[in-house]
Amino acid sequence: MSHQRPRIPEATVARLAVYLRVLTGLADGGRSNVSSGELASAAGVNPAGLRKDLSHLGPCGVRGVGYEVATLRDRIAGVLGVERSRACVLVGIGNLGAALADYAGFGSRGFRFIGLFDADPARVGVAVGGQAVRPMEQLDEVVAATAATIGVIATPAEVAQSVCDRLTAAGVRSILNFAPVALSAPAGVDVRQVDLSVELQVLAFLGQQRAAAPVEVLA
Amino acid sequence: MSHQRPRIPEATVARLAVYLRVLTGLADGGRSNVSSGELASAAGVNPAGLRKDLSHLGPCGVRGVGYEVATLRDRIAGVLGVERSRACVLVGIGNLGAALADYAGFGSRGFRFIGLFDADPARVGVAVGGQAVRPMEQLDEVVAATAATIGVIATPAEVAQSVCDRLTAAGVRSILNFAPVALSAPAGVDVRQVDLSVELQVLAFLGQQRAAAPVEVLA
DNA sequence: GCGACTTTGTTCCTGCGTTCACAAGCGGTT
DNA sequence: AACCGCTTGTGAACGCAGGAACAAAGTCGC
Ligand SMILES: NC(=O)c1ccc[n+]([C@@H]2O[C@H](COP(=O)([O-])OP(=O)(O)OC[C@H]3O[C@@H](n4cnc5c(N)ncnc54)[C@H](O)[C@@H]3O)[C@@H](O)[C@H]2O)c1
Ligand SMILES: NC(=O)c1ccc[n+]([C@@H]2O[C@H](COP(=O)([O-])OP(=O)(O)OC[C@H]3O[C@@H](n4cnc5c(N)ncnc54)[C@H](O)[C@@H]3O)[C@@H](O)[C@H]2O)c1
Repeated sequence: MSHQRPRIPEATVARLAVYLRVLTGLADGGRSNVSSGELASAAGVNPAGLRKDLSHLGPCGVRGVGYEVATLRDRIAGVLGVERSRACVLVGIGNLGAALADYAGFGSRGFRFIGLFDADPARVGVAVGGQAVRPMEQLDEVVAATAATIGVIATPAEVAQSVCDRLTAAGVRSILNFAPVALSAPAGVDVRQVDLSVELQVLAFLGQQRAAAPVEVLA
Repeated sequence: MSHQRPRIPEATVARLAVYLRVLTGLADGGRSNVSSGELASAAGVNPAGLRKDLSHLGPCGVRGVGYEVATLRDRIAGVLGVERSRACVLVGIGNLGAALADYAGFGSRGFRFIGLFDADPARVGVAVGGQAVRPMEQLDEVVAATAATIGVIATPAEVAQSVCDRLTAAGVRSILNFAPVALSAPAGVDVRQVDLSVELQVLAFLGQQRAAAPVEVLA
């Protein structure tokens, strides 16, 4: 029944997640319709780009009217696979890891942390975000028992690669890495990197560039 | 004297920050030379792309030999403006904000948090990462006194836009936003969004897509 | 019932980023 | 001193994302 394998671009997928969040908020607010312009404004993107993104899902709006909020929300949720909750494991319950474990926003988007792991015996057993931190020895069995496919790494950079190896060996297929190192994982495993220092440095560079070129347009 | 306005692409700037981190590590390890292949491998990018990125800085390698670690590091640091430390303010010292304030990795890359702000009286005065949390009323004077140009928002989404308005009014020109909302800022102010839920959802989608298409290549 | 307006979906195009591939240049070697 | 291998730097082709403009289509008003 593979009548279509649309191959949605990754940049579009990221924006779909944003649209989904906006639509959920609109639905909670009682709205039933939105136009592409309004939705694009709320999502911070161009209206034409938004319509192009939505065109990957097939026609889901009504010309002259706009989009039905609940319908579009469910359609995007279906494509993104949000209807089913995803089991995740989090390794490294330090400052950042504890904040992530305690964050309610993931659960409301279908992500459950079903295991928090740390190598420090002083942290094991401590309750964070409603569950106890587990020792690393339990990683394999928890991943196997819960079929967790997403792993989050919030350990120091020096050990991130070894943690990545353990996660992939345990069966994790997707990894979100906060440690400032490039991880190498076997084929078939997706790794996404979040590097906050890089974000700050890009901002600093743009600001410095802006300051160095005060001459803008002179009509 | 505008003989060149190199206009380095933003994607390249982000990678330059990664190269800088790798080079710093190599220099600390005593290495004096690297080839583009080795550096690209450590940074997780394509060697040809790395050389193209570096070409924006002018010739800085030796053919047949490679790049001198210290020289290249200083060159990139100069372009990125890392030699001068950047003053930043952080608003919203909750779970995530406290982790950011306590993170040593920013300081070593030239970013100093010179003000931590929160609206909750219970949090004001508490020491986080070596300094006391300030009330929001002090925002304008601290920004003015320290000429901070970068603001980080780690507040709930509902108030992020108002915090953004206050920051820009105080003189902040660059904003890093962790709240899951699209911010609108006046022209001349750069806003970068970090949305961790979106990262997880992209990972989940890729994983689901991979699972739905197990047929890969059959040579 | 018909026309006009509104908004979607699509198409074209421009620009950017990425990749491959090759020539130029330097060091080491004989 | 000349040759050879190695690595950089750059030029060209490719694919992709983003933006503007246009046609299709449905609704509202008369
Ligand atoms: N805190 C931030 O705001 C921030 C910002 C950007 C990047 N990061 C990165 O995120 C990562 C975590 O930062 P943090 O501030 O939470 O550090 P942290 O030191 O507070 O926490 C690290 C945790 O990892 C645990 N750990 C160490 N080795 C381990 C191992 N082999 N297996 C499992 N757990 C192990 C430690 O016990 C500790 O609890 C670091 O790589 C850091 O560079 C953090
Ligand atoms: N914690 C995470 O791991 C995580 C992950 C993804 C996104 N986020 C986002 O980051 C933001 C912060 O998350 P958190 O977990 O730290 O929340 P939190 O509730 O722990 O902290 C929010 C802080 O902001 C302060 N605050 C509230 N209103 C304010 C205002 N008007 N001015 C100044 N400060 C104000 C609160 O007093 C509190 O200290 C949220 O928008 C959240 O969606 C957090």
